[in-house]
Amino acid sequence: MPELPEVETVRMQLQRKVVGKTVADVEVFHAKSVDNNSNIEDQLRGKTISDVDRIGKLMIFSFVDEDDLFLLAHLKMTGQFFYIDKTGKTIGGGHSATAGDTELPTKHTRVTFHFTDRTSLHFNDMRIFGYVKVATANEVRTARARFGPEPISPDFDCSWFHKKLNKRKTPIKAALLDQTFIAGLGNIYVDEALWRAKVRPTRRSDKLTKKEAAALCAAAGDVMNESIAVGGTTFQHFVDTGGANGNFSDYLKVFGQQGKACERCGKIIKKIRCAGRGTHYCTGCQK
DNA sequence: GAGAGTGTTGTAAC
DNA sequence: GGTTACAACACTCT
Repeated sequence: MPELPEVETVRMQLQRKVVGKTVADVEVFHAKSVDNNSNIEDQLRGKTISDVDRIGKLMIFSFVDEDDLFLLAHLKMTGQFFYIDKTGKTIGGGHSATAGDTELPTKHTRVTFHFTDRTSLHFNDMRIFGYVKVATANEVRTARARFGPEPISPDFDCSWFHKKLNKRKTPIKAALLDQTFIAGLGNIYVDEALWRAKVRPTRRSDKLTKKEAAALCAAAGDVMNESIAVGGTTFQHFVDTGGANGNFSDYLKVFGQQGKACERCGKIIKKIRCAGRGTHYCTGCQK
């Protein structure tokens, strides 16, 4: 479920909580979640976390005095981190309600990191698409190279963006979801950014005007920055399966709003399938 | 209770 | 090479 704003929120929380902690032990409940690495315990035991970085939706842990040892973490659709301090209090890597009321590890806990100060970090992942895996410096370089620039980066270049779009014949939605082109947008925020920019998801990328590209560029950055500011809204939707309450529904203008009236023009929001994904747009003001 | 749908992405196939 | 379709998996909703 997480997109860049959620991953960034989690990263900031982890940065505060686990940097400086030394790994005492690693418990693996599901081998696939560590990429079938059978000795992740031995590789990480005694290592002290020095930083938590991020590229796109991929988190990168580095360790003190280790140039060639990293831990990559990808949440994919359902991954979550939960940090437990000495008192057993849960500090959610997203939302405390999921595990806060339950003893960790839960049945969805795939990996637990125990630190020497008796705190711990749990990696939960219902669908087992996500992973935490040990990587070399070279693997980290390769991983970083796969990502395009992020719309929230201060030096994101809108004219470069427009030029690149001109070479693509896919629906604009597919282009925006391509992490090697621009990093960080997922299905929800793509729909939201397109609504803000008044561009239909199905429009061919190379048919966008310079003005539309600029609007989209700004919309993508805004939508993500605003979401980071409120701590990653989509987490709430996932946790609160009731769905329609909380600030989540207030925030989203089109995603999941099919059948409702567009807040900008009053026309009906439609849901279609585009780029293989559920796609929402306003039939009135998105051209 | 069966079947479709789900916010990701690497890979295989066209 | 550019694009699309699908698989990986477990759960919820219809």
